[in-house]
Amino acid sequence: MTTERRYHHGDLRRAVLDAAVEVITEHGTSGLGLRDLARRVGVSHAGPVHHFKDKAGLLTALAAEGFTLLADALDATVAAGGDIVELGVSYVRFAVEHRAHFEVMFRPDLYHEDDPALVEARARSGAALEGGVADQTDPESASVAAWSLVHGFATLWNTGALSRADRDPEAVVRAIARSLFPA
Amino acid sequence: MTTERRYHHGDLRRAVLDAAVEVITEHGTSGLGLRDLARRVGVSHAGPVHHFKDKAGLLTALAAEGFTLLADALDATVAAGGDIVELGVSYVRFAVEHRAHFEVMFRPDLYHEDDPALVEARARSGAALEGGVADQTDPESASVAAWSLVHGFATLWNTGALSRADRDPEAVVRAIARSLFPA
DNA sequence: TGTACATCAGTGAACGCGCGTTCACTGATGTAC
DNA sequence: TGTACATCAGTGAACGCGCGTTCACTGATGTAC
Repeated sequence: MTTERRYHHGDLRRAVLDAAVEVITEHGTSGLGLRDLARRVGVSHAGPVHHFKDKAGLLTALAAEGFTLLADALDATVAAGGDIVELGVSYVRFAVEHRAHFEVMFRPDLYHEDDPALVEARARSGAALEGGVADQTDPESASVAAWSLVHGFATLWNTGALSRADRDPEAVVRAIARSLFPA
Repeated sequence: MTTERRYHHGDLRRAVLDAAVEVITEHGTSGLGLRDLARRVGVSHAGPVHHFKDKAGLLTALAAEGFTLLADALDATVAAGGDIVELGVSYVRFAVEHRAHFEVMFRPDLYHEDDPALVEARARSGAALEGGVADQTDPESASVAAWSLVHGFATLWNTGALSRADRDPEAVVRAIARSLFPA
């Protein structure tokens, strides 16, 4: 565990993002601070600023990364022939596995909503969702219904509102979605 | 607009809660502070402490109030003979009309989760939800399904993720819920 | 292979701020007799 | 009806803290010739 501190960090940007994910996963977004992250990463407190401009900039980057990861996951599910139910399962899996990203993505008060990279990434996820429900009879309202269902499930699960009682979230949501969207 | 400042405020507790709702509705929970609320209410900065003990105490009170209001709304719907769909509509109406309460209720990292008043109020809403789905064939998974659906819809709506395009949220969610839970 | 130079990445000192919390206090209120 | 006293509600000064942001800087890196 050599904490050798070279001048150039190597990949400070990545390291700060990772640290942010860790902090948010453990303590939520409330206590998040640039100085604290710098400390965790072993860099001067002004280091992160160089990469993200400001605190909201960091969260913008995190949200954008989240939307990209989500879009990737959804695209992969669709490409593998997954139907609307599996698309939903994929959404929930993302939310549970990337709790910090997911939380930030839907707290637009925390970041720069008009950042181009963010806007593009968000559009990508939106498109992936739309694409995945295109085969439904009423795609438009099916997408709102499915999105609401899985988003609500994921949120409730992540906040601990649903009793997790020895069950796997993906299995639970799959069963529910299957009953609402019969094949 | 006489800001006469008597020593005894009258109902400082209520005033602080109302101010908190206003701030959260406008700026989210991030910027909320006890001192700022005291300022808004026209009272010394230590005034609110007297009623809520600390910042988390204030948010605990707000969350408890939210759960109580929600339980009242759900109970009323059930009492009026509303089915699972109308129960969901009622949930969404609450979330949209009491955005600030709703937001805090599901951010348990912000308050004292073991506060007795809070625990009781939350249990009341839970019971109201359960009661409203008791007539379903599989009440347990129906409740998770319905809760997820309306919670997700409300959250997405409130964060502005759903295009609100000239439609009334209650009507939208009613249509969706009706198609997933046919009468 | 060596050198000059531009660019990039991180430093550390300094700024000012608003915050939460504690504390001994005093003004106001209500109750008992 | 009046007075004494306990209780409650809000005050204001003080504490120490961590934060975000700005700034001129220097160390490290890479590229051109």
